[in-house]
Amino acid sequence: MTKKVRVRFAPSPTGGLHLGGVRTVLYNYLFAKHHGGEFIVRIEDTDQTRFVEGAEEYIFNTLEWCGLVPDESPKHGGQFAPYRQSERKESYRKYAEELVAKGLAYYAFDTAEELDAKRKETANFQYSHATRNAMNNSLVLEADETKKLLDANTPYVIRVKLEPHQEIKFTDLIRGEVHFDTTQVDDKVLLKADGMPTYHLAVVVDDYAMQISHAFRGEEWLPSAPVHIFLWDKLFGLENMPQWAHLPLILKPDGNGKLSKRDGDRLGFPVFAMDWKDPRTNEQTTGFKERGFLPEAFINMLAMLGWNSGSEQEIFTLDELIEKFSLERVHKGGAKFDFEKAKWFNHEWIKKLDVGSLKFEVEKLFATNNIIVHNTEKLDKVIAITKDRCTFINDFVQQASYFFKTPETVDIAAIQPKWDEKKHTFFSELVTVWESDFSADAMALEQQFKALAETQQIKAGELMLPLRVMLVGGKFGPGVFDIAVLIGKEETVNRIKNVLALLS
RNA sequence: GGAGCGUUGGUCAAGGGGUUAAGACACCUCCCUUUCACGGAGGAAUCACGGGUUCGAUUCCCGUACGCUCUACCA
Repeated sequence: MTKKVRVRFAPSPTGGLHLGGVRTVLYNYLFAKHHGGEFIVRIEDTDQTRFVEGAEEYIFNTLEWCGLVPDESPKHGGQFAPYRQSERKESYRKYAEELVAKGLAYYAFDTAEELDAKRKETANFQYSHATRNAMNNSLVLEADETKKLLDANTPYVIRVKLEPHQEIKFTDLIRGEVHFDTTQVDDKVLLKADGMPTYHLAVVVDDYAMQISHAFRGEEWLPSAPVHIFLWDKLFGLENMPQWAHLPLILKPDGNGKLSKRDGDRLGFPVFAMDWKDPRTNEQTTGFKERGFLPEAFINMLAMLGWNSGSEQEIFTLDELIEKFSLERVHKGGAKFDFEKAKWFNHEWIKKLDVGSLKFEVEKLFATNNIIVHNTEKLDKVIAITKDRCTFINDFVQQASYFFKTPETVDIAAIQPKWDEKKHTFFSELVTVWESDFSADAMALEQQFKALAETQQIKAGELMLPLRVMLVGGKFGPGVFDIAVLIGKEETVNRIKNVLALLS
């Protein structure tokens, strides 16, 4: 019988959630939902020195924006609560002690200074089978000496004791069988001097306690996997261990290496999912959301960075991703992040979504940009004819604001060089014509326009750009006559008059 | 230094013993559009290198190179 699928995303609340983190959540979520399982969020806050105010809340806000709702978490509750490791502190110690009792771990009294000195003295120093006998721990101390130190509340940590020349192997769902020789693995700290577990102990204990069936994490964890396997073996039995999958890394676009927030700042694109303000430095970092990304596009783009369905389809809804996702099709190698492609996904999604789905976001955007919309039916039409030319939600400001207010600046330079008296006369006449007879039909307006051009013996083509600039303010936007219809007679006429005045 | 992992066009990538080595992004050319986009057509790779195995290797095996990750009482 196979276990019920239960996966977990286990972030540390230390700052904004970056691309790689969100993708890890996504793959967890997709896998869980594909298999009808549960998606758990566990907060790994065992390092009190790195705790950052607001970071946990930020994580949940990000998940909500992305539409990746946990089944269990400190926020959503669940039968395995608490879901914050700091609140589970008491549960870890006994396992560490159990290992000590079995001779598989030991107390170490070395101070930070002593360890530093050791590292300086010997290059590539590792606390391991090769060196532990020269250190200050319960392996070299007499039993009563150890007891004395313990009784005197001497600070200590508990370290795993790995015997050399043992092979540890496991099957990674993405990479296949992975082997390690314990000779190369160091005696990792399991329990810190403050009584908190390190990641190594905490993942194992909590994954067991929370009945996690599959554990996915970034590739950077692969080298410490043998410690986790060892712990599982000795504490809970390999048969209960979750299946592992180590995800490929997301790399910086230029050069090599893991993508970092710094790269985004340097290259001009977001790395965090949403805006993040570091409470310690007050440094503000822009996120994909605020940059104008749709969550659908963000998720879609992330899913394709390291995975593909095997077909030519690239645009997927969350439901489609859930249906198609499989670990077998996740790449082994890291992927360089390409912001151009990310933009393409967003553009595709804006085109794909109907007006109703876009409207709320556009309204919010307009509100913050002081664009007043009186007529929501008009807004619908405006969104419909402009959305194809918006890559970001924020582009609607530039692409659509002139429908609701007179352009503040007009690109006079675009028409001035070829401007002459004849054109001036034409537009003056046009104003007169439209003032008396302005149709709500773009075709009709165009016909009037062309007829007038003909009687004045000017090529209509030479007049199109000036008209556009008069109405729009610049050289962009949908068909001019469609625009004229939407802004209406009064605005159309006034804008022409205004620019005419500017030109003379 | 050590260990682990990885390597198909600039980027994401399909494919996987015999193929004209898909597709997308970006880029360039052209068409459409009297704006800007959308859309359409076209353009680039002998699959890191060297050895095997094989009638045949980009695909399998072994090396090498290169890259990345880890090597904290951080995760």
